Amino acid sequence: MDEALPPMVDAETVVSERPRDHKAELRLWLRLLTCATLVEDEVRSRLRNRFDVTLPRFDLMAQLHKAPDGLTLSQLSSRMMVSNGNLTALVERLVEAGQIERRNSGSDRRVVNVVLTPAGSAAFARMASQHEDWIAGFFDGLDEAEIEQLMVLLGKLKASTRAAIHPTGPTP
Amino acid sequence: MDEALPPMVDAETVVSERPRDHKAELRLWLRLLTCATLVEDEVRSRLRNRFDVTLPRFDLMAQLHKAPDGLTLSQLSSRMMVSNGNLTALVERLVEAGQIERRNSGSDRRVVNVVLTPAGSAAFARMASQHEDWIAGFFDGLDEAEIEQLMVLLGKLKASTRAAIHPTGPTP
DNA sequence: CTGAATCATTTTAAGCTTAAAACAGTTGGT
DNA sequence: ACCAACTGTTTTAAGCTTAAAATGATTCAG
Repeated sequence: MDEALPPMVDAETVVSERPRDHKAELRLWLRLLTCATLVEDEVRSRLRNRFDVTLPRFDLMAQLHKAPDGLTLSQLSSRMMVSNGNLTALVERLVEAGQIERRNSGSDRRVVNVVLTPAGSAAFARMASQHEDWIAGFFDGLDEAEIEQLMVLLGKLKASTRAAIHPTGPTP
Repeated sequence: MDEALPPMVDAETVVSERPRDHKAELRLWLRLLTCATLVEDEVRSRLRNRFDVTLPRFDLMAQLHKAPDGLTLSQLSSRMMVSNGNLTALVERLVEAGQIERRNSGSDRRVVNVVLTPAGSAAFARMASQHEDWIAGFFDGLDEAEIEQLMVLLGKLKASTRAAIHPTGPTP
């Protein structure tokens, strides 16, 4: 059918005049998701098999490790990008396991602070070192420059996505 | 202790002699995960609010859309990268909703084939078009060249990760 | 000081997810 | 034909996840 079009319009123009499809972006998104899933699933599996710990628990402990003075549940849910209600049970299980400790805030009785116990801190240090090596292994096919390029491009994507999600209305 | 070392060794050398840390890879992984989570959570939320459908259901329908002749449960679980047992309930709910149909394979009585119903196909087409626009919106801050670069770099990462996960032992 | 709005957390209901075990059907070697 | 190994699916138990509603605590304008 397209062969019958007058040859005045070249392929370039046809493309630019279409309502515009976004197949390239879609394929890129699927590839990004594939990479994330591959790595995440393998990390989950290794954490379970070698340390008998789940990925969400590891993530929570990682956040506490980065914040030695502890975090509130709200801070945790925001940094882990999970819902608030999620944390109640997760924290409960880690407390039972002796890895973390709940502390009531002195000033605000609504607030619950959470801190790693010494045992939790030691357990996390052991796991984190392995974890870092695993990640390095997954990225082994990329050289330093490529890692840097990816870092920059994903930085742009992060900003672009945030902008699309939280549109700043025109300030009148 | 290290301060007692003779000053023959400069910082550069010290770095290269360390067991090697992999902070750059780790930070890149966290950034990649952040991007994936940002996009995925927003897509999940829009699918729920605008089409009253969950992301896993959308994903399953997308796979069936790409395979008009239908897929077995094993094919689905492998393409969606989720566990086998996961699909049983997911398929059941979509069948109840009239979006898909189960068909027993003629040749192998173990196999269950799944196909979109006409209603499911129409519903998916409606959603997919919006979905594609949402994704394009998230990538709006990147130009064509950057999208292409990301595609290439993530292709490398995918290959590298697969290699790390399924090591091909030395063939003796 | 009081009540409305806000905030931090918990609860609830539904659904998703996995790993591992169980089941059922098929295949290949003898 | 037989049985062992394998394959495709389902079941089970435990845990994760979300959205939405509920609870309890704080803040602040009036």
